[in-house]
Order: sequence, then structure tokens, then C-alpha cells
Amino acid sequence: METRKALAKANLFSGLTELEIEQIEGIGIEKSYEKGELIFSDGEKAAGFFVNLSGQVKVYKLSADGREQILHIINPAEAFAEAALFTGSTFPAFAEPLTPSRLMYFPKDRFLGLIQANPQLSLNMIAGLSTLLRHFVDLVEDLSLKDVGARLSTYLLELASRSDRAQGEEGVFELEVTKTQLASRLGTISETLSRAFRRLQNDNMIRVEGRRITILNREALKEMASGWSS
Amino acid sequence: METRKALAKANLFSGLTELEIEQIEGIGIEKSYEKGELIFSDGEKAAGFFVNLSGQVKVYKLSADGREQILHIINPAEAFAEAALFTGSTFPAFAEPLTPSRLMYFPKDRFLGLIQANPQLSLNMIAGLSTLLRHFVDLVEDLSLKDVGARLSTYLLELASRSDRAQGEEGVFELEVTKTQLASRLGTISETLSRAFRRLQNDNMIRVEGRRITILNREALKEMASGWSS
DNA sequence: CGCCACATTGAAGGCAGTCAAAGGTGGTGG
DNA sequence: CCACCACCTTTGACTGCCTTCAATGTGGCG
Repeated sequence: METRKALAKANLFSGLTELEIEQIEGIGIEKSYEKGELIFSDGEKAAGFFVNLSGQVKVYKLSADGREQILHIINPAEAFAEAALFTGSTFPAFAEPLTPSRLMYFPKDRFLGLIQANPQLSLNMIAGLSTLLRHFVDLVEDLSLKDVGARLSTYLLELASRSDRAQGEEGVFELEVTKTQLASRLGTISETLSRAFRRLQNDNMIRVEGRRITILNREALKEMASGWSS
Repeated sequence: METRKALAKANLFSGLTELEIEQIEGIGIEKSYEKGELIFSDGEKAAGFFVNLSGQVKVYKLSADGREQILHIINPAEAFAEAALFTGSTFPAFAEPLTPSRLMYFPKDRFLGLIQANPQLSLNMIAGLSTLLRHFVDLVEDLSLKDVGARLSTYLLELASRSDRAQGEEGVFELEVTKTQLASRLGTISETLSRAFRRLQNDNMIRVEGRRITILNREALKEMASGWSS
């Protein structure tokens, strides 16, 4: 079945046998969400976590006056809100699909049973949380210690290296979200991001054609990313 | 022995038997650090992690031009750099004692053996990482969505509730670090923090006497913390 | 007593957010 | 097929919070 295959791709379940994955699928509940529908809210009681089967989900915080900070963009085969299993019992943020999405929901107590019975699953969990932690350290560094130009450069280089690894032309890739969403991910707003793109383009570091980005001068971009200005 | 008692207090080792803790102690190496000595550096090869036995340690990032963002202040019985066991193999930040400190160092490979053999230790690890994750989500929210006044208010309320739980007069407590370090923890600099303290004091929300803080108007402080200004 | 790190205050400048408006783009339904 | 509409993007002018720079104040400790 298709759901099984999607689950098997998740890092969280890597190294598990067919049988174990079948078990895991057994306790999950598949749900579909439309774009803009709310999956969960900041502070809401959390009784489980999710694995993304298809589509794209944003996890974000809101400020008092409505500005949004995206914490994480969840692609297929990735889990989210795993940490809610263990800390308090509320979600720490909002989650909402950016595209129509199919998710698998795992109720807390039934999943905890599986973890206890399955050491490999524990280790995967630890590895996943560690990776996430590293992601947040990077995010804190960006927000606190770099200006918008440096954050954007960092992000573009990261995306470029991921896309180079996958396939395709060196240094040409597509943004995975709209620029407005990207602004929110980088801790700024679309107007400011737009100006940052323009500056990088004027300095011949990149070419921007809609969502398609071409890196023209990787060295200069790296310098910019490391937080150098003047 | 005293080291054993300090280890036993760590959440990471809670629920373990005397024997297991003895085992764990067996693979650890005790080290002492002076104030200002570097424990590890951002990007340095990581072959293990630490538990703080006594003293106070800061974990921080540096910007290109030398500004510092404290990620975490480590108090006794807390572990740090645990995540380095599982992601890549470099430390993601700097660590340095704020006071003379005694640490226990656990080499990676030997500790991984223990985790695999001990399910309770895995679960503790997961719980610890989850808590840390929540901490970073809060930090991101602060840095991105709140101004300095709100961040300071949030921090003071958190500290007050921790100290209330411990003992002593309601709403009276001491800062655990210097104001300069606190500024770095809050993603700002001492001058700006000083002005924020002054504003809160002028508005009769708190009284500041050196490191001693008294909360005078908890409701107003909560309002401020939630990110309301004007 | 005097040093040194920490803390406070003032003045000035800059990065980024806000407000406003216009142009672009994709998708949906007629 | 096209026209409309919602949403995204860009540009300009302005404002404000926070950093920078500079100087003075203060407390602990050798």
C-alpha cells in the first residue's frame, strides 16, 4: 500500500523491519488537510504527533501583533511535533499546510509503547531530535547574529547544496516556498526580503527569475553568508 | 563518593539503579575548568559530551564581528552537547565556564554502548532533548517576535516562578548571571538591557538592586512579556 | 588605595519594519 | 479561452528600536 511506502521513507522509521513498520502503521490514523486549514495551535493539548506523507506543512509562531516566524517547513517523510510526546502536553507552535497534505497521526500513548519495545526506534528518535536541535541552533544564530542579507545568503547556499546533491545543474534551483513564506522563515517580511534579493542580484551574486535562483558567484555569497557587510 | 551523588541528580540519569550509575561513572572522566578557559569551540571535532558537576557554564555562538549570543546556561546536574553524539561530529557552539567548574566528560563510543544496552537511558535522553528543543523554540520566539522589553519580562517571570518553587519570598530573587551575560542571553547588549531594566523600574513593575530583583506588579509584567508595547 | 570588570547614561546613526500603492501571476469558473 | 480575483511581489518614503561610540559611575578585591 502507498501509505506504507511513504512511512518507510521516514528517517524516524529507518532500519525497522517490514513487520515493525506494519505495526506502526497500525496505530496511525491518516488525515487529509486543505491548504490553510489549521492542524494544531500553539498551546493546544497535544495527544500525539505527525508524519507528513505528502504535501508541505509549516510550523510557526505568531507574535502579539500577528507577525509570523516559521520554525520549520515539513517535507514528505518528515515527522513533526515529536517532542510534544515528552514535554508537557501542549504543542509549542501552530501547524498549517502550505499545500494540500496527507498526514499520519500517531496517538501518544500507543506510540510510547512501541518506543519502549523497540530500541532501534528510540535511537531514531534521538537522532531526529538531535538533528532538529541543530536546526534550531542555526536558526537562533541567524536571527540573533546575522542581518537579513546574511540570512538569505546562508539559506540560498544551503538550498543550492541540497539541490546539487539531488540532481540538475550546478547552482540552479527553485525556492521550495513563496517569497512571503521564505521571509517568514528568515525572520523578516516580504518587503525586506525583496530588497535583500535585489541587492544580491545587483552585486551579481545571484540571478532571480521568479522562484528560480541561479548562483553566479558562490564565493561572494559565502562571504556574505558568514556575516560580513560594510 | 561526591561525584556519584552529583551524577545521580542529573535528569539524564534519573530512574537508573545505583549499579548503572556506577557503570556510567566508570566511563566518565572528571575535568576542572577555570573561569574563562575554553571547554570547546564551534566547529571543533566532538568525541563526547559533558555533565556539569558544579559551577556554571555558558554555551554560546559568536557573530563575525564578535557579538555573542548565549544559547544556554548550564547549571549543576545538567548535561550539554548531548546532541553532538548524534549529529555530524562537531560541536555547534562554544562552551566556557562562568565560574570555576567541575565537569564529567563522556566519550561518545563508550556512552553509545550504554544507551543501546539501557532503554531507560534512551528515554531519558529523548526527554532531555525534547526539553532542550522547547527551550530553543522559546528562544527563537523571543528573538524574532518580541522586543527587548518583552524578552526581559519573560525572562524575569520565568526566573521568579522557578525561584518561588524553590523557596523564599514571593517575587524576590537574584539574577543567576551578570547583566552583561544576561544581555547576551537575551540577544542584546548591556546598554540596551540597562535601559530596559530602567523602563520596567520606572513603570513600577520591578525593583532592581544590583542582582536582586523584586517583582512589584506581576500582571503588568505578564502583559509586557506577551509582547505588548506603546 | 587603586585597579578592573561591570553598569549606567547620553548622543547619533543604521537596519529593518510599517504604511501605501502599483504591478505581476496563477488558478478558477464562466 | 479568457477574464476575473486573490495572492504574491516590488518599490518608495518614513519611522523607530536597537546598536555603536563615548564617557562616567560603582563595587569588589588584591
